[in-house]
Amino acid sequence: MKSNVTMRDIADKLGVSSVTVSKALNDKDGVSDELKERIKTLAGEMGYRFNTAAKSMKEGLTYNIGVVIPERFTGPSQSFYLHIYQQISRELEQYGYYGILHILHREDEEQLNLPRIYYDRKVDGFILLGQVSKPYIELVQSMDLPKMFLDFYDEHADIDSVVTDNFYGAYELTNYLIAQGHRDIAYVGNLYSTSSIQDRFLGYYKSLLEHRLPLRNEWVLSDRDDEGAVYVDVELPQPLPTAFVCNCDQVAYNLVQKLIAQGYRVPEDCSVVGFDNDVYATLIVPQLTTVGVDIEQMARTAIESIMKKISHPGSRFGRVLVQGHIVYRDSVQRIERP
Amino acid sequence: MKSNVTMRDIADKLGVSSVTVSKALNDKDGVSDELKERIKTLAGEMGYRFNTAAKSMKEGLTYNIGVVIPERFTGPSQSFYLHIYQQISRELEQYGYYGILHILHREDEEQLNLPRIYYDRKVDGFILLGQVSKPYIELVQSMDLPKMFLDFYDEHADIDSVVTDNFYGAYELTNYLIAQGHRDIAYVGNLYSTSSIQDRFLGYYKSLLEHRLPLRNEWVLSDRDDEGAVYVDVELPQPLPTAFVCNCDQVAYNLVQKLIAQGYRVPEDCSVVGFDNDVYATLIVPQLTTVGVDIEQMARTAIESIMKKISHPGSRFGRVLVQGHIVYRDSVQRIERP
DNA sequence: CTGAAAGCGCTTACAG
DNA sequence: CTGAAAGCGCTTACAG
Repeated sequence: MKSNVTMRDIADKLGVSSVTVSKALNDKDGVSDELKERIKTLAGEMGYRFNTAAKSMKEGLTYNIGVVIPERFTGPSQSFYLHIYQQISRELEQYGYYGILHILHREDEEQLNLPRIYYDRKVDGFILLGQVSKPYIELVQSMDLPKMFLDFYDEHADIDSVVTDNFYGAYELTNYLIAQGHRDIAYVGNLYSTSSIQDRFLGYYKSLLEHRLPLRNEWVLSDRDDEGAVYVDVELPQPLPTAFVCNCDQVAYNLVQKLIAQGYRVPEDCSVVGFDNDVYATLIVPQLTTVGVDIEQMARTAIESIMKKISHPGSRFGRVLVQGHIVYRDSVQRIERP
Repeated sequence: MKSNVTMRDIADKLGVSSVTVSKALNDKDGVSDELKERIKTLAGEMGYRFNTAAKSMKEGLTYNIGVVIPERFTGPSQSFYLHIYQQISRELEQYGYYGILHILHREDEEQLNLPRIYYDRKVDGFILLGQVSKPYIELVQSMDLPKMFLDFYDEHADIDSVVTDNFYGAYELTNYLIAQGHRDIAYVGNLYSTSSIQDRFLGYYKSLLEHRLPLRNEWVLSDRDDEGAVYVDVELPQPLPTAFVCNCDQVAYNLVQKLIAQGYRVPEDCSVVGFDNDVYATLIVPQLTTVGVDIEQMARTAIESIMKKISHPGSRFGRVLVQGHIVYRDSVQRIERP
């Protein structure tokens, strides 16, 4: 296949102008159907490939969306955001867009360097996937490009976001535990690291409130540092509660292993639930009861929104919640009330 | 920040020409140091951002590399290739390039549709990450763009590739098992699905040959269909061998679960080794002895090669092998020879 | 050291 | 229905 065929080449062969070729290839009015067909056929035969760069320059659009993921969410054992990115790529296809992944390095986040894709005008908009520091959020706001937060939000930043309904998911999950007879329920997660962990905690707390169960400080267990990165070893409280609501499957996974290592049986001695329904939920015995995050819907909503922002600057969507659903597995045991 | 600042705007403010601005911003000769500084400073103040699209059109380069991954390697539980893609993105940074992910849908592979990024001239080269069908390989060859195969190869296709040294890795791993006293060693993998599985098998076989151990057909166990997609249940041979060489960690993981479910202890009754050192290797008790694939080195080599192909069309690299390394964990037991 | 001219490949008015 | 002209923002010779 020849690669350097232009509209002009096609036009010359047919003795028409390149304007006509452009119209024909873009299915615009102003060309007879017959000529249109001839042009399209010849374009195919000559191996014509559209030059997006030329269109880009003319229109000022790149047809790319930048997907920025902070480095700390991309370790070898973390694939959740990569899967979301993959789903974003798929969604973008329908719009003729492409997703460019940018891993935000720790240093760049600390030193407040915007992604290179911004300075290179490589993208028409940004999706920030995963919580970043407050100063970085402010920096991001200074970019005059459509942008969305995905899977986190910030109360103070006036940026549209798409998040799982963390609050409601954790609320329902805790309700379920209570319905199974549990009264002594701990929460595992650092309340000061991400909005997700905080909101899941509040959902848990709401459920306790509604059932008039006390919130016990010694049953709120931190699992990581404030940056949300390093997982710390969770200290088991004594006496043990009968159930743990973990802020994510990975932490639930670690907790179950720890419980088992200390001689407890799950769920017989102690029930554990997670959140996310990711790979960790099924790679352990017992498999975890958890909240399934609707990755497809999140990607779809984020892309729909950012596309509207590109075509209609100034569109606002606020904070959009995407419902998850409880996945019932084997890590919860019904207990009889004394 | 204003987004529509051009070189011309900067030039006008300074009373110079846009050529001079271009030279200054690109650090080319032909501008006095003093003027260069003034231009750079003003560019910063005015929030100038480079317009890659214009450069692209002028040079005919997109500064993008397409990374094509067949859909069947991207399921929710498969993150290996996504991590490689991520590493590719990082490597590309140094070259001022970006990686565009394209998931190759099943239908497009079957109906022999080239990725949209090709027709849109979105990329200067392709990395095909993960084995595709023979007809698709031929189709890919018809594209007149630099391309590399990553993590697989095809004997008949004359395309450069970067692969883990599967042969040598499996050979060493099998040697290790034999050194631990094992003589009855099975291999798990469909020999007709991918080049990796085949080569790993041959490494296993070479080790057997060298130690004058017979290759027993009933100990070569298929784990998937010929397309490499669907994992089938592995049938355990009776009597059980003392060790299994699995073609990847995921299959080893499944096998260990099956063995345990049937009442065997691993590694006491039976040793199991995997390949890849991915998330499956450590998410099970016992953790798996396996071959660690050097993702960084693979990405680095692939990117170096494709960059050379772009700057020097016609460069050839052949099949480049990247060495892995055995990771010793707890799934192998030394057995005493009778 | 500095700049006028031409061109990369397309699309958008506008004129016929 | 068809096309000549202008322009998107840059870079590459080339001339001064």
